[in-house]
Amino acid sequence: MSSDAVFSALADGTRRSLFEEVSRRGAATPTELAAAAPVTRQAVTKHLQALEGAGLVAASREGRETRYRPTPRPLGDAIEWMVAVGGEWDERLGALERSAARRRGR
Amino acid sequence: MSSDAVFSALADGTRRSLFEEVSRRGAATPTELAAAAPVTRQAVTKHLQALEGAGLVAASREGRETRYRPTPRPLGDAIEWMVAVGGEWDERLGALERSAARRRGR
DNA sequence: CTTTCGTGCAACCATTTGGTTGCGGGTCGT
DNA sequence: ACGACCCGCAACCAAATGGTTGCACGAAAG
Repeated sequence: MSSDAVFSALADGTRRSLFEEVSRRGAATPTELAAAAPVTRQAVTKHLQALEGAGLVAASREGRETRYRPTPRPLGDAIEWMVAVGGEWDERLGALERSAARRRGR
Repeated sequence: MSSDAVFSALADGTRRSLFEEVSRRGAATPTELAAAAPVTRQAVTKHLQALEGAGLVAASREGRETRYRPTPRPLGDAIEWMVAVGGEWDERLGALERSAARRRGR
């Protein structure tokens, strides 16, 4: 199970911002991202490699630049884990949950 | 938004196991959990405090023991963030969010 | 061919983190 | 009252982490 890599990758704020930015643009290079980030290009590269290790982005070399694209499947796995754990909780406290979670609208 | 604390809390494998165990039991004390964990009671306590800081569990002192119960509401927030980032280009995440929301609401 | 641009790699540094041991204090049973 | 139990705090340690600078290499532009 690589949910460890996914949650670890998402644990850092800078890395989440980077992931958001890649997702927003659809694809981006380290240098592009570094221009809009408060850290150096090398730091951005490290973060992208961490995200790649978690399977959240994929790199493809195009000429002299490296293009990163989002590959969000691990997000689904992480969500499934959360729902599974929340499910355990529901089994124990289902009745209590109905009264407590009412504040969450919709 | 303290999604930073939530993802950080979930980044550690031991901590995830602890959170799973608390959710499974409905409530547990540090000593109970330490008996089934590969680390000392003090380490378990630290992890529980991290989970508490992320709002994933709540502590209540009962006599000479401290009882921790799961409060997984932050999981919903984390799921919402993931869907917001990845939902645009992956419709499968949208489906997961709908099923997760059904579990929470209503 | 020479220059410039985008990368990756390596060394290095400060801080955080997960873990331990030791100790003192409140709470329960006898 | 006394001993056993559960707990939190503090000090300490090794390893991981996020960040930097410097450099060398391949690709594109002049």
